[in-house]
Amino acid sequence: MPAPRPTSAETQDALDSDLGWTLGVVFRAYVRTANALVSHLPGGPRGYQVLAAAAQGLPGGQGALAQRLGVDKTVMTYLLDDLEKAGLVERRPDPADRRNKRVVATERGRAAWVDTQTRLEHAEDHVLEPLDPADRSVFRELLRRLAARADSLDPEHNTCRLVEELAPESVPSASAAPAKPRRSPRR
Amino acid sequence: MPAPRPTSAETQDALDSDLGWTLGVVFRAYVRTANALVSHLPGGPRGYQVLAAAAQGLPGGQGALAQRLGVDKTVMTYLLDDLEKAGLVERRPDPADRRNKRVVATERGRAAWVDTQTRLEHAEDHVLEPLDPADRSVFRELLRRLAARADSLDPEHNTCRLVEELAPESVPSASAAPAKPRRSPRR
DNA sequence: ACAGATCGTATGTAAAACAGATGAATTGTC
DNA sequence: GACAATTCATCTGTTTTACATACGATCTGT
Repeated sequence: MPAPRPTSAETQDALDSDLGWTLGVVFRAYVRTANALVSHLPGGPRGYQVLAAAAQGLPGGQGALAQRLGVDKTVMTYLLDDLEKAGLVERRPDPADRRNKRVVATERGRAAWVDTQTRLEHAEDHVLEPLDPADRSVFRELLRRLAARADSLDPEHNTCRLVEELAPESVPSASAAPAKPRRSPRR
Repeated sequence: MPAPRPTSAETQDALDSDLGWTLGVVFRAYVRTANALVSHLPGGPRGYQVLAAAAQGLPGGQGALAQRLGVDKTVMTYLLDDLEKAGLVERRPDPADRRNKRVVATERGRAAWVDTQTRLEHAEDHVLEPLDPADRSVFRELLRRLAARADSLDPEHNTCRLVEELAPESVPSASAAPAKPRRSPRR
């Protein structure tokens, strides 16, 4: 499990060099850069995803869009509020089913999308910078293979099997507090 | 920017194949598995990190520990409360400086640590499964190189330079709402 | 000995996610 | 054609989480 903010290099004392931590460092580095690059549009990263989906004109109402992006439908509501207020997308009642609201990108929305897209490509190059072109291709390919299979263990399927394989049982009194009120009962 | 829950393979319509998304998929796959494997101990992933730090007996009070792990000191307080309640660690007043409280792992804490550690190694293997041994080594090495340099662009340093290089300016009314109350001002 | 700083803790506040209820609109069945 | 049931987006309320601030205890300097 990688540390959220390892801060300095000497943090890698003992439990570094493992996959999880290294993966986390690289991922967070990218996320940090990418976040900065999309911070100018409302909703940040998620706003960008919604914008991208709208600009590509993919079908379905905003509910389907929310499910696809993995955000709650209530979140999608005010996410679209902000994007619409910024003039990047529009809610347009579906003529076929008037309770559906199609999300379409405005002219400015599409422009902002392609602009941000190219910036994100630069961010990728920035993260991959320490690798020469050949190694970059290798890394991308290996990562692609991993991702392809990671998708299949996405839900509870294999994860649960793995968990029960390596079941806990060992730490005793931890299970003595199944309900977990993060904070002690408030005075 | 990767989608939180891409759900199915057909999500990779157009903005897939980019580094960020792929990286996110793999990372989340690992995090999901790892989370499940450490869910039995209080505090989850962060509880494990604290436990690991305590078991390795690294110096400094709980404040320094909080800073190292990147969590707030107030969070560290009730994080240790739970771990202590579970009998995994102990708060022990530092004889040299009695306002400092050293965090030491109990016998059971150390046992739980090594146990969890081996489980996490299995989780790594699980994620890397689709790669044959040779490719795994290559991947680990490339990732290590990326992480080494990613650390240096960790703070605002290069990130900011990159941002100002590729400054926004393009999306107009987005800057009209600099303060961002995620939800409209609550009636 | 006293002022100031530091450590851990307690408390309050704000932001975000989630769950349920509501209103508009569609579908089906009779 | 009318009515129940369903679905979509929205609204409201609750819970969780992080953060910021204040406090008591302790140490360090002069």
